[in-house]
Amino acid sequence: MSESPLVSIESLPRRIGATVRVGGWVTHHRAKGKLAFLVVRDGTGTVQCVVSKADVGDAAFDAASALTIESSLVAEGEVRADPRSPSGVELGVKSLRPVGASPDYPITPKEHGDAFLMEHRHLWLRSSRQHAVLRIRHEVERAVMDFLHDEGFIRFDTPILTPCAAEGTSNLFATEYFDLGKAYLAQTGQLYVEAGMMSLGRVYCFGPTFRAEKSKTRRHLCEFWMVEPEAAFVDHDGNLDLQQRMFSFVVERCLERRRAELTLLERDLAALERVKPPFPRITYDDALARIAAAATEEMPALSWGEDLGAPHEVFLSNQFDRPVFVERYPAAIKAFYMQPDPARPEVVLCADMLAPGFGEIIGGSQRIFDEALLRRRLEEHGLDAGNYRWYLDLRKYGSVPHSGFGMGIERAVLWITGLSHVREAIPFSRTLYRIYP
RNA sequence: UCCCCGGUAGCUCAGUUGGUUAGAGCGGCUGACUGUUAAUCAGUAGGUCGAAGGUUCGAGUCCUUCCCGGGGAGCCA
Repeated sequence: MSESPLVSIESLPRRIGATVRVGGWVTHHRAKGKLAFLVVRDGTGTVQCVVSKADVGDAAFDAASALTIESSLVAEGEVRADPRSPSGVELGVKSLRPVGASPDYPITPKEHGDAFLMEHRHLWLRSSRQHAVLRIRHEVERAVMDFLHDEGFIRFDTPILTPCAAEGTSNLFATEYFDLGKAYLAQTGQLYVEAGMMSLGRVYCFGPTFRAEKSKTRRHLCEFWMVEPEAAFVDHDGNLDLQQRMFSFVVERCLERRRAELTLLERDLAALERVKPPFPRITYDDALARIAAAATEEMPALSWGEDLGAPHEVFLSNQFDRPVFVERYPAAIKAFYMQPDPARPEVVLCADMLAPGFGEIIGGSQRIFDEALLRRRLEEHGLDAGNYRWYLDLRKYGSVPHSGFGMGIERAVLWITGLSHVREAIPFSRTLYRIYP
């Protein structure tokens, strides 16, 4: 049985009548007296393998009947068309070789609680829903990189170990760095990507970022993946245009290539099909007015200068049928590096992209051009300019107008798949009270 | 850090006003069955009721403290 190569289950509908070998794991197991049904997954798809005692003999039939959930096997048989099969085919087994046993597999076809499933995340990954989510995550990541590549962006990998806080001193994971004191896990690659932009024009980083926030919500992870493009000679309007085209491209790609997975997850495809530019834009001031008009106890009205909370973002995002930009926030509640609006210096040229029913997926801004203003902002934010010498150099030597943004991969995957929690959008999530497995 | 909810069989849960020997479904195991789709049927094993202390004739149930988990807020992507 070791001579002919294995074929993918995905390819079986094109091989009706052929005798093939497949290898994989048993996902469902139904044995009758002289007939056994084994549903086998190989990563590309699933197929029902039909084992008949008359065809394979007593010993092989008993071995097949004894296979438990998630045991692995190699099966050889004939691909048969069958109208009862979801894929249209099944495998009439001629011989079968168990590979790895699977006694007491803890995850059953019945319901389980979140805590139990997260405790068994390494096994939960094998279930059909997780399988679909991870394939969509892959498609999102690949689509992002394809889009940016086609737009002339160079991938620019930024450091994960950094010497100081990029945006603030709290919320950082610290570690010892030889004799040089503390190092911190990056909570953004943005400042470094600005240096890359000055060299390559259009760059992006794509990697894990770390936030030691004590957040316990369905939107937060302590370790998450973010893509952060940065482009020279792009202003605020150009920045928003890039964002809406990128997100639309990603969603369209998922609809095109992962429709089966989205359907399995019961995602409302019409909501995804509406994701096309241009996205509506409202200002922070507009947002406050809309909130005031609909204020409730859970979503209190805000006075100018207060930041939007999660309930406000959900409310605003639900006012539109596609993602919406909320732009021009007060400078005081935003990061130090954001460019003031020349027409109104108390607000900055930034925007958050809120996805319907969810909230922020992208945050971005035009960056400060002028070295003196940047230095002043560092002081106002209580940051030590000495730690930012290299960042100030970027303005000292050939500063250009530039903009960038960060998109959270898990949040994008969550919204596209319709999941309820970001921890399912990454293979192994890192949350406040769980680091196992 | 704050607020809310939960912890009973491997899993998901029920357990009345405090009352005798703690229950169900699923899963496991044994057996039957040649077309099953979460197969069905019969039988069977399986419990430190999160922990400690307290009240009581009597605690899964009431009280106190602690531990663990879930959701939300703040903060953020």
